[in-house]
Amino acid sequence: MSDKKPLIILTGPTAVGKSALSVKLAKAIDGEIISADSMQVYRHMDIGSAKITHMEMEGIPHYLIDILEPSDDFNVVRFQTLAKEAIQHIYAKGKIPILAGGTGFYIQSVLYDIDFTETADDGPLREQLEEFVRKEGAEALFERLRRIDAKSCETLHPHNVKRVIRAIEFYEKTGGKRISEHNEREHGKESPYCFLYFVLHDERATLYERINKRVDTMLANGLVDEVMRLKDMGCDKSLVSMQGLGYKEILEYLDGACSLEDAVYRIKRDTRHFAKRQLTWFRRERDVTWISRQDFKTDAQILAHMLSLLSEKEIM
RNA sequence: GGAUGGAUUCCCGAGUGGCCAAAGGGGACAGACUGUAAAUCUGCUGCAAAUUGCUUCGGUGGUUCGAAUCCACCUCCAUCCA
Repeated sequence: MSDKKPLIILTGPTAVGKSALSVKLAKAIDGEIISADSMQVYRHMDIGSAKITHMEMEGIPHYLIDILEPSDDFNVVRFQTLAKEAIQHIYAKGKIPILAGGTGFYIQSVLYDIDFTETADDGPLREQLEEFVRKEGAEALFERLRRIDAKSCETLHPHNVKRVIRAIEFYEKTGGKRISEHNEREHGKESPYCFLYFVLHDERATLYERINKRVDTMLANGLVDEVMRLKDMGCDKSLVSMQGLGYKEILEYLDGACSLEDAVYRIKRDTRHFAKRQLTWFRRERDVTWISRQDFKTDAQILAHMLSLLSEKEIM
């Protein structure tokens, strides 16, 4: 028996059916759920984020859902802090935390307790760098990075401006430390938890079909109205929350930039792309337990399988 | 029945005698990712025994050293005239 505390992760690409399964799992093992989702944290964003409803929670406590206003910023660090608090809270109740959601990066930040504290808040520096890119171009920015952190330049692509900015920012904010070195150090970290990392997946064609259908359902359920309300609240594309799939596209439609048909087409396509990226992420994660939907007839069978793996690992 | 325009690789679409396996875009597929991650970025896309060979640009035949590009006929589509 490990002296590490237990942590269960249940993830997978969007629309595989994580939420329903996570509730079943929580009920089976007396666990509580922490959402690892970058969009469900926001209030007033229910339809487009496919947020679990109060009914669907079936009495299982859920953390990190509906805790922010759409105008609030959210990022990994904030997620990590809140998730860790939630985990402690759940332990204190003598229950098992289940991290459920599709944001791989967020999961990683908690699972391996990645250190983000070295850098302070964003400040005028980021704007300065963004301005520099606008004037001098991405390549010039990349050259600036090369002068202070050549190693980062080996892995970063010059066009990936956000990352290049972050790398420079890191150097400046930490008084000369290189993000490439930081990354290397954090990379091999061992998890402080006794965990099982489930990745639920399905055949690509099936998954894509589910995605397409789910988008249609969102529309039928009033996605356009939801976005209209957000727009009335003053939300615009500059917000982190409005970068969510389904929101940015409908916003464009409401602004008259495209037809509804076109917006819907793009939501579906981009959601499929997103699912693919999630899969790529999970494939790269170590110590992952893949659960293939095709191998089981029902969620109950999947649950039974998960439970047996959990007891094998003495998590419960 | 007549006139004109068109048919290009999964899709859209450029190419009008060699530098064309064929621009560009989309999709598909693959990958990166350590403070915006539902974001951001990259690669790849005819086949193969793969620094070369083979098949491909509606069909068939022809001109030419050489054709997706020129000619003839045919098929289909679009518009117009009857």
